[in-house]
Amino acid sequence: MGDKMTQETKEAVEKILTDYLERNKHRKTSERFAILNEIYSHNGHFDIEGLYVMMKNKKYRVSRATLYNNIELLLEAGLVIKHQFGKNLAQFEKAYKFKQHDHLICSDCEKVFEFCDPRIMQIQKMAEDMLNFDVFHHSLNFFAKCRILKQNGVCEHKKSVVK
Amino acid sequence: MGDKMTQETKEAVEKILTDYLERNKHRKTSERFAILNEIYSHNGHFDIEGLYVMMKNKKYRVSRATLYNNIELLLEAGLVIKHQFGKNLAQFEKAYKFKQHDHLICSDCEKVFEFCDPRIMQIQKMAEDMLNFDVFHHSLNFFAKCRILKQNGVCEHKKSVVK
DNA sequence: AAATAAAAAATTAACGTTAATTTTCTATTC
DNA sequence: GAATAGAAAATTAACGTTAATTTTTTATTT
Repeated sequence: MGDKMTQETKEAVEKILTDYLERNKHRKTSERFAILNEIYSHNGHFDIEGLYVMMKNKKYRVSRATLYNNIELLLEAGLVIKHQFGKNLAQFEKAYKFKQHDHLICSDCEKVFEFCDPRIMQIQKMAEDMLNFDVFHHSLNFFAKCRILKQNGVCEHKKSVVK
Repeated sequence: MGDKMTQETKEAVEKILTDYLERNKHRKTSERFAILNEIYSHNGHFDIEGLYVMMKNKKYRVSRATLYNNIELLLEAGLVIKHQFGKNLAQFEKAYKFKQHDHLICSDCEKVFEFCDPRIMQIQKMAEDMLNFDVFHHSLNFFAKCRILKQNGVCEHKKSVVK
C-alpha cells in the first residue's frame, strides 16, 4: 500500500497546494500538508476512515472532521478526485498527473475497473455548447454483470484494477 | 407537481412490478403498489424525505424504512433510477418509458440539466467488450460552471430542466 | 516578543441512510 | 375460516458525513 512518491511529485503537489492557499487567502497549516503527503504516498482508491487509520498509525494527530474539511479543499484545488460508486461511502484518489479515466463496477463483487475513451470529451464539448456551461469535472460509471459469472456461476476477475 | 399518469402507464408499471414480485417470490403488499403509484404520479427528481412527506399528506401510513427498502426493490425491478449528484442525498426518478438521458449540474446553484448523446452507448459497448461485462446501468454527470455567470456575475438559467 | 483577531482544528450534535430487531401482516395449510 | 410460518413493515440503533460550536493555532499588530 504505502508507496513512496518521487521527490518531484511531492514538490509539485505541495507547490499547487501552496499556490491555492495563497490565492484564496487560506492558512498553510501543518495538517494540510500532512494530509496531502499521506494521500500522495498511497496508490488506488481510499475512503476517509482508511485515511484516518493510516494517519493514526503514523505519528499524526488529526481528527476526522479535519480530514473531511481538507479533502474538500484538496478537491477544490484539483489535487484529489471524489467518487460515489453507488454505495453510500465516498471514495477518493489523487488527481495530479493521473490521466483521465472512468469506471466500471461489478455489481456482484463491487470490484472497480478503469478504462479510457476519448469520446467522452466529445460528449462533454457537446453538452457545454448546448447548455452554455464550462465543465470542470465529470463522472462516468458503468454498473455491470460479469459475463464469466453468468456462464460459470463464479465471480473471479483476477485482473481487477482497483480496490 | 402531482401529475396524473395515464391509465396505460399505471397498468403497465403495475404489471412490471407484479411480474417482478412473482418471479422473485416476493409478496404483493399494498405499500409496494402505493409507493409505485405515488412515484409515477410525480414528475422530475425526488428524494426519500420528499416522497415520505407527499405520502403522509395523503391517506397513506408508511414509514421511511419501508420507502428505503422498497425503492431498492423498484430499482432492481428497473422501475426507478437513482442519482447521486455530488451531494450526499440520493435523488430518484421514474424509469418506465423515459428515454435515456444524462445530467449536467451547475456548481453554483445546483440546478440539474438533462441532455442526450448516443455516443455514450458506443463507449459502453467498448467497455463491455474490453472488460467482458454486461452493463445494465450507467451514470454520467458533468459538473460545470455557467458561462453567463462568469461574464455577468449572476447565475440565472431560467431554462432549468429539473429541480 | 506579547496581545489580538481571525481562521482552522477538534469536539459535539444533526442529518440521510443502512442495518438489526421487533411487530404486524400475508398467504398457505389444515 | 383458524392456525401457523415466513415475509415485510415499523421501530430502533448504527454508520458515514455534514453542520454547529468550542478550543486551539496562526499570523499580524503593537
